[in-house]
Amino acid sequence: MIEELTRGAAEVIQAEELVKKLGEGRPLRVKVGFDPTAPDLHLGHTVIINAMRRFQDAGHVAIFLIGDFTGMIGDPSGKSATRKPLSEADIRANAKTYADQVFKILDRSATEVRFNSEWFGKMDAAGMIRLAARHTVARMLERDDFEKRYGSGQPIAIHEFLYPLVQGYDSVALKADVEMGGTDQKFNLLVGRQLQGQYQQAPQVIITWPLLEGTDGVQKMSKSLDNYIGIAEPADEMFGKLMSISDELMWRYFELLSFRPTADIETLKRAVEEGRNPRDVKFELGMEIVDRFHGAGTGHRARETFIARFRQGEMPEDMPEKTLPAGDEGIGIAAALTACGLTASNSEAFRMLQAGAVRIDGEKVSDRELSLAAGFEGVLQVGKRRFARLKVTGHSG
RNA sequence: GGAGGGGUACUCAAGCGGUCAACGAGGGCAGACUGUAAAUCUGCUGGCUAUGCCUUCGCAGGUUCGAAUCCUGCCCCCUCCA
Repeated sequence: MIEELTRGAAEVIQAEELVKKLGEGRPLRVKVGFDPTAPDLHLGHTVIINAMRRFQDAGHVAIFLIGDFTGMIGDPSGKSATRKPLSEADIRANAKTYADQVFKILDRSATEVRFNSEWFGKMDAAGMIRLAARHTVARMLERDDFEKRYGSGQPIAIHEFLYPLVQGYDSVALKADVEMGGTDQKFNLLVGRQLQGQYQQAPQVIITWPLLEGTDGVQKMSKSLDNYIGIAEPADEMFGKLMSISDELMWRYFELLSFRPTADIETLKRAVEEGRNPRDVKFELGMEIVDRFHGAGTGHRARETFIARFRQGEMPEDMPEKTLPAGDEGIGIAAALTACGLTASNSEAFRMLQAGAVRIDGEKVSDRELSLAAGFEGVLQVGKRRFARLKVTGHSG
């Protein structure tokens, strides 16, 4: 039980407490805080959401906490860059976007969506000071980045000390039994645990989750590194990206992204060791995840498309179509590729031609002087993935 | 306020008067091999009306036949001293 709930987790504080709480036979309140700024989720973000779902499936309540009040402070974790405060309308809009995405995984009926302005909006200065009285500077300075900055004479603004307190107080207000977060949140989560003690509550169990590696298998998944798989991506795209991860990384994804029981995954692993093609196991992973975000059955379709296109070398069903007018001499191949958006510039088009990456209707083309006459109709291709259907008309005007 | 060091293409980083569209590494793209894998090997990695031309080395000027390289001013970053 606890093994499934914490599969792939970085750390559980304290595991015995969790066992005890689970043994009480009541629904536990499992809190996860979300920042209201970045509502575009990718698979990396879903690791924690999946964990919430596993708790729900075991009969517990997931609390989806939106830190609208906290957003005004700015989490000092990581960078020193100050965050812009968000308007209330922005926050509502982001929250809705969040919910739409998140309920593809979570069970709506077992989820509480809360905003921490609920209680902090009402708290006055005296209340805030009383809250601040519950924690000491020495303990705050235990935190890595505070310690470093303090030690090296870098400024630490007072409000940065308040952030962990505020986040911790959320746990008090919500009477959380468990709080989960990324490994970078460990300190903040611990403050919540400690504060609950101050308010005569049983301290929450903390479960931290690792950052998921991106498709490159090395760096954490992030949009800016372009190694991400967005949960709103089209099914075929999502499936294709999943197929391109390394065999090793596939197991990591199974662990953190799949809802298959651990025993099943072990069975698959053994099968591969005994000679089953890892590709086919990767198909299983791809289908499960595509189904989750696009609906049952879509994963199967994505797999069929994938096989047709890449194993059997067929052209994709739909591709951008373009009609271009020809000059007297027709239209140059390079210009055509660029006009279709297959290459960024004519220079790049020439490079692709030279590299042997260009095909017309499946036939390799390398003649940079080639021109397409009026009346031409066919499929242009650059590399394995870029296609466009082109029609060349006669003189324009 | 004083003294030094530095800003080069997506990133890191050479170059310090011509042979520089600019070494090298990473990343990216493409080719081979495959399972669209991964690993490996190879090529490419400013633009154009294309064997030539145009624009790029923090910004603006200047010296010179010729500047990323020298000079002047400005902006920004880092280190040390006060």
